[in-house]
Amino acid sequence: MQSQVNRRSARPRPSSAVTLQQVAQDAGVSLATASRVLSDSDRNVTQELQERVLEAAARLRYVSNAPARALVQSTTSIVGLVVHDVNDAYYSAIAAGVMEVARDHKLLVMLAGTFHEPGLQAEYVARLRAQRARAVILAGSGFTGGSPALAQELEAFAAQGGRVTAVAHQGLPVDTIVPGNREGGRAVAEHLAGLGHTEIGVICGPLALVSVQDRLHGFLERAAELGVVVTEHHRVEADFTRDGGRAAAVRLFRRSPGITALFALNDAMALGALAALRDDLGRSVPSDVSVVGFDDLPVACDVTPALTTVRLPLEEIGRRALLLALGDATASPRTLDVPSRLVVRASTTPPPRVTG
Amino acid sequence: MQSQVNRRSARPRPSSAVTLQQVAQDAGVSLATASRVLSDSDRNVTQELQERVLEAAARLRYVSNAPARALVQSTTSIVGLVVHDVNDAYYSAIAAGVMEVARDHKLLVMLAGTFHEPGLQAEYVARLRAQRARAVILAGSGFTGGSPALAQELEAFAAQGGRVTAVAHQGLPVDTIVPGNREGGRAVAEHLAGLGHTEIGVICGPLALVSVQDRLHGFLERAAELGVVVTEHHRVEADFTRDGGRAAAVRLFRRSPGITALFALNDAMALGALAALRDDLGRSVPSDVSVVGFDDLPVACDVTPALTTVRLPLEEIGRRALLLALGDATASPRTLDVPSRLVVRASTTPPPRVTG
DNA sequence: AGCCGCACTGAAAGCGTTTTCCCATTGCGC
DNA sequence: GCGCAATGGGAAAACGCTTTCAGTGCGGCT
Repeated sequence: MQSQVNRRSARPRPSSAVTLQQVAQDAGVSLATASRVLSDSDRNVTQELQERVLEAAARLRYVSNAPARALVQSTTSIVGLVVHDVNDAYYSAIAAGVMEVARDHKLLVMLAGTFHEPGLQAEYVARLRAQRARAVILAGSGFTGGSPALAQELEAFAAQGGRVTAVAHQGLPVDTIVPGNREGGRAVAEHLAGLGHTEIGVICGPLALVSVQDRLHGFLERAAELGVVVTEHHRVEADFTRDGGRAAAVRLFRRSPGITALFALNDAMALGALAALRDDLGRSVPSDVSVVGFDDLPVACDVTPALTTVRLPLEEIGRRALLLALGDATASPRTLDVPSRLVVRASTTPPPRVTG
Repeated sequence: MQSQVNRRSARPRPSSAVTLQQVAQDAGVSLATASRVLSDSDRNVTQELQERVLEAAARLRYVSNAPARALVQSTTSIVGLVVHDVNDAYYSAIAAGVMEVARDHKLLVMLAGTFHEPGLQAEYVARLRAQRARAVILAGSGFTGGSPALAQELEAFAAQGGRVTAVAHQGLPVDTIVPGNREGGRAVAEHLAGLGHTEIGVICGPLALVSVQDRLHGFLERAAELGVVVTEHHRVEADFTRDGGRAAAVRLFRRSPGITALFALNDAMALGALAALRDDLGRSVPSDVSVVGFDDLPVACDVTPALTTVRLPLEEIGRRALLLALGDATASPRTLDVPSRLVVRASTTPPPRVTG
């Protein structure tokens, strides 16, 4: 009787999970009745049986098998959240908003991090489709030109009834949240030009990102309108991170030492730029150089000087994203604009007078 | 023939998801064969049929129904991650580590946020048990005395084959990661006493948290050994957040203006204290007051002055937590110590000389 | 008193997989 | 050339649940 032994070591264990059958038996009712009591069915069960079932379930610590349930109902209470970098305050904030709505709707959130690998986005959507997730939120900015693989996956996902909300994506046939990136960029241009800056450096994230493009073009557009020209020479591209910002700032100032204001396309880069100006370049902010960021991460008001930046209501974006996905499917695809707002703090002043 | 109409509006849609059956049909093979090709079975299928199946699957954009798969295999590729606050850099960092290992093992991560409600921890474990998650990581510190409800849930979860790793919990019969909270506290005491501080204020998070207790007691213990007594009067409890830290600092200095050093039990609170000292209390750091934090969040080196703090390798903790849960079940429960390390930066100096 | 209809329970079907069991075919050694 | 093991394919069972369908007991009506 040694036939228990099996060639596959990863054999599923006895899996002594309590089943509904056992609860029913314990309560002395049929499987159907137990199910009716424990799943919120619309059928009635007499008070007495109901109590017996509830009691048995509690005693056995029964929780229903979600996969089995999902199988028969062909839907789950799972929503997917796809971000580029889990350890980035931008996504944490969005995630917090998503989690809040998820909690209120008793949904579970599956978090997927692409680690900045573009291809993984489509792969995760496929996996979430396999999970029969109810909705997917693409929080990470899309790539300009879009990704055919991603679009196809989303189509397949939608075809099986899944809902999708994308944040800062382009050309996807899904509900989309459009953060005020362009207007934010414009506001920064206006602010810096208004202060009298004429030689402005811009530290960009990957130009392939939709949000980078929007922020940059909003800025350039408005700057040009106000007579401030920012040549390619004053722009530099780097990773959308603190380190990227730091390196970029060094490069930029080495190339164009006359810059009096710096616009980093997100706060993380601005932080890096601040560090570079302080530690590597020996310039003081704002008296030598003004610095502006984007996002208004919580940290923006903890640095010295406090960072002038563009506030994006990230938690709100997260909330709206999930609510959009949970809302009326027939109205889809919709577009929701979320405005941004310039927050002026201590890191920007008029440019230093040229002495001499 | 109008019987399609149903009283339940939330009727599952036609759900035109592609099934394995359809793939098999399309490929002209049996269900079993299709399954053998697409799930990595140990049975062989001839080259030709294999190709036919693969082709059909690709054409139909088939992805297997994860719930159905989970049902028959009675296991999933889901791991749960339970944190207190998604939008807290401490948890983001741990989450990043977890996600990394999850990606390498092709696991999906379910993120659950308790929003600081102690009861939700047990509830989420129950829901993850219902999902038949393979493992659960309790990243949020436990409560002293433990929670019977949580312990019971974990027991039930373990009974059905689930693995659990807890970070900074006490008395749970599961794999546990013990961050160097106590030694970190000791190191801070040594550092501040070594600098000559004798009147030290401590800003605590909720004393019910295990990590708060550990940090505090390590500190008090070592301080006492070195002849520095920190009375209750110099300690204050508040929310484990920036705002909590700010309010606490104000309260503390109003009460005891002679304090020359401040130990905040995490970086978030230290940031708040820094803000309070600067904006509310008009004291400068470090010349009037030294400040120490705990965790070494990335922001610690971006504030001015850069924050002296205790580094906890949070990503590493996340990685180890998941690896522990994925490792040998028979060795469980194990305990893994993760050391901390004092990082001295600009926010601490010897106390000001008493003039006059 | 007999019948209808109501309210509830229980048996069974079915969800989409994996896996077992059985069968047909092949290749091999004798 | 024949039996036997090995190989690969298909039918069917099983996973745990929800839901339909049939059945049973009961009260109210004529």
